[in-house]
Amino acid sequence: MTNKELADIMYPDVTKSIADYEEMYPKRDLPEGAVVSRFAPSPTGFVHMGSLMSSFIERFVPKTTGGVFYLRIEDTDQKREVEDGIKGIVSDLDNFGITRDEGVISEDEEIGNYGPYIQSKRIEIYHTFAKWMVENDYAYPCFCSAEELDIMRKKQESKKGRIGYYGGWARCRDLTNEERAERIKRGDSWTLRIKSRGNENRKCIVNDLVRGRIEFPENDIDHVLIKENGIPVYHFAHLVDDHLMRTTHVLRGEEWLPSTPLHMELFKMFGFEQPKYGHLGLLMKVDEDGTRRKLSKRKDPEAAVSFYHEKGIPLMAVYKYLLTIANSNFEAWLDANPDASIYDFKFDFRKMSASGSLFDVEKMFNIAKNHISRMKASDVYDEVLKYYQEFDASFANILEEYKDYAIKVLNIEREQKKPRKDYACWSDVLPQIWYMFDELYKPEKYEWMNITDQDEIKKIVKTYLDKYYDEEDDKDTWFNKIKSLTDELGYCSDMKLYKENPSAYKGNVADVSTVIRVAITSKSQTPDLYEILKLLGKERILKRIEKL
RNA sequence: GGCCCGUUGGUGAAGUGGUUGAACACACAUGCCUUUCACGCAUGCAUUCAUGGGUUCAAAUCCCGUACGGGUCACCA
Repeated sequence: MTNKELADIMYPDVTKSIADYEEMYPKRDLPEGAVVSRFAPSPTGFVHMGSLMSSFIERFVPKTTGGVFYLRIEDTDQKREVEDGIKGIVSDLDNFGITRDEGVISEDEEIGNYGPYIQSKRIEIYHTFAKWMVENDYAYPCFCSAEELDIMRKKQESKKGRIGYYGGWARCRDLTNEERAERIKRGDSWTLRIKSRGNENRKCIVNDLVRGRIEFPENDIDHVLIKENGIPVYHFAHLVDDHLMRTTHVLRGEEWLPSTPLHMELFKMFGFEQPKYGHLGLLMKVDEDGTRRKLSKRKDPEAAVSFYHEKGIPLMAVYKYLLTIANSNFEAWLDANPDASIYDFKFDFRKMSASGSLFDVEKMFNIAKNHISRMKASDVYDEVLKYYQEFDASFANILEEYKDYAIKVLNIEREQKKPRKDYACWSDVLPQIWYMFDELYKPEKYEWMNITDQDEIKKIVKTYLDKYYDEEDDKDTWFNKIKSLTDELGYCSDMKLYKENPSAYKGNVADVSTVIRVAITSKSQTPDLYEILKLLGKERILKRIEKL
């Protein structure tokens, strides 16, 4: 019996040929250097920071090279599948700003000419390719049961041999086509295995984008390509999909590195052009006991997408952080081009760290602070408003009602050469500016510092209002008046003099300004007091003093 | 256990045989500036690049062994 006849028995429903698919999914017409990449998760739960990081890079590189990024769903393992898995992936990607040029864009929609992009809808295509392999003696049906394979593995272990279905262990490899056809007709269940041509003693060279040249022994194991239920395993789906979808760069976690020789053998059998491979290091985290481990969504809140969303960390700041740990020269680039779009940065795989980076929230906050400090007040306002509309509607209403005033408040010590860096995320905003709004100004506690005596406080505030306060003063005049007030009441207005002999004075100008600061805002720490007084205005200041 | 990858300070890292007395950034510490806090500025923080050996006039950089960490060896991805 010929291979062709056997193939017809194994895949009687296949009507198309590989050539048909080649025609349906032609080579992409893209500019030189354009990268086609993809994010290909299985719907087994929500996306965590590690895969989010890869999805970001997989999205970033096509975007900066004029290529294509698509989302493919690898739902070939029905056992691990989770309800609403696709929905979760889509919403995580959307929340994270990972847009797609092609592929799955919502729970039941996809775009692009290279679909379907959900593997469970591509079974016919896989079978066409599988049939071709049987016809050309590159694959064969295997009738070994799970129990038999288990026994085989145990034997191999006890003999301390290499584990796997290869060489003399590959029993079904040597069946005749007649025997195969016979058993299939009889209704025996079977899987499809690659008939590997590899030799363990020969080298297989993987030129990894991140790690460079790596040597492996060639694959000589007859891996299962198609499961008993007719659904392909990852390795086979990778071959078919990434070829047909014309992927140029396969970026994936380093856990795939060891199976790359198998993938290369498959591409070689078909004579397909090999995509470039880049195996990314995993994000790590240090535990209290000092050991490193993979970031976990369950244990590490900062690993969940919702964390950024709920904290209100600007997406662009998260991107900047991801780029600084992804590409070692990004930080220097950003420093030299602080106002450039990150998409002008040239990503270099060789600048990626091969070992997993540690996820450092502190560093990310720092980047976010820098990022926010460079934003215009009106842009900050828009973002802040959007954030509080979702998380604190009453504050959002106030922001809307007093829009112009709110922008001025957000502009304190902003839009200057050395802007203030006090917001790492939007949820930092309310706790730092609530006292600027009368609706929210209900101080429970005044944070008096060095001067706590009520009579003294009254005296300072009263003298200031009666003798020195003038709404029209400019900053220098204002501060000179504070100094005069300080001297009049027996404090020291010159910090140098004060430090030389602190005991000679009741206190210093800092103590006096703190009293005024707390009297007006109830807080001991605020941005520039002059600007705050200016914004609040006379009426409000008087009211607050009265209340006090 | 086999195969593969990795190991530079608290963190991310620069570095591919000699202007590296090991950049830079975060964190930390101290000081300065200063109306508070921040910002900013200055200084400090690895006698040393996991470790042992080798090659070399010269090694974090090349080679070998060891240790440690990670991945993988499924009809999971």
